[in-house]
Amino acid sequence: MIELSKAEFEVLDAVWLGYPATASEVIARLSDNKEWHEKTIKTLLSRLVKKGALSFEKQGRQYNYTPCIAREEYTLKESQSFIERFFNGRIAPLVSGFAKSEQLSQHDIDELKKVIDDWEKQQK
Amino acid sequence: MIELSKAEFEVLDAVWLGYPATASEVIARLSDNKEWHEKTIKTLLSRLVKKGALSFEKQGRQYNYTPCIAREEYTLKESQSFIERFFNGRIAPLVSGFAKSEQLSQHDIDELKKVIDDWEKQQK
DNA sequence: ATTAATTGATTACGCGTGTAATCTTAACTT
DNA sequence: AAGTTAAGATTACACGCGTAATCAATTAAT
Repeated sequence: MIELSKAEFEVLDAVWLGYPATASEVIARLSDNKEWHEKTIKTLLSRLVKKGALSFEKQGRQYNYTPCIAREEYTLKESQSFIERFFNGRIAPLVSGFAKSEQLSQHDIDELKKVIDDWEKQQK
Repeated sequence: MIELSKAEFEVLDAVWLGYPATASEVIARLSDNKEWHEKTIKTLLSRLVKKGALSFEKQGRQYNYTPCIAREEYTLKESQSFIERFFNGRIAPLVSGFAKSEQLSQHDIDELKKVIDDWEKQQK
């Protein structure tokens, strides 16, 4: 699995918002939330390319970046390893922890029910 | 929040198995699964103390280590920040990702249903 | 009482990460 | 055509982490 740092993931996330994307576009997208220097973001883009998370095509003197992996795929892998490390690979204890500490809203519960529902239909 | 590295967490996890615990006990507990050198584990214990995750009392020339935080508390915080980073703070998409990729067993589903059930009773 | 052993403390060291600054070169400007 | 930008490449640097080895001191053994 490609291992990304927190900062690298945030940059990749900005690319996932719409791609191909130039560095300037990524920088613009991130400028709302983060106080990152332009140079910092470019460094992170380079590291993402080096790690095989982004590919690019030259377009004049700019690069057009495209993710090499889907967000769902990446987050699934991360979720798996997270749940493995903290909950022995089982997902219910995580949800249960949220429930116990009142982190769940009715909306969350409804969504979870739907997920379960869909899963059961799938099994049928 | 106390920030622990992966290795630090694994050592703390071994302390949670039963405490107070001496370094030797922790080393023994970890020896089954990990190939860590004794010195490495002691370094990690020290770092956990420095970070405020473990406290200790001298007992002869050994230390008796005790966690300063509960496992549930720590994993909940970690879960929150994980879900925040990857799923905008919502838990259903995580579960949904597992479902879609066939990572869920009937057992998991049953557990999740129970969590939901308990939550709803709580609300009543 | 010395010596040996064991425990925690201190030091080590290369790699990844966050955070940029500087360098180089290709593309606009005039 | 020459100068000026601006984009990416390269370099920088301190700190955390994984992974121990060495140092110091106190207890246990003889």
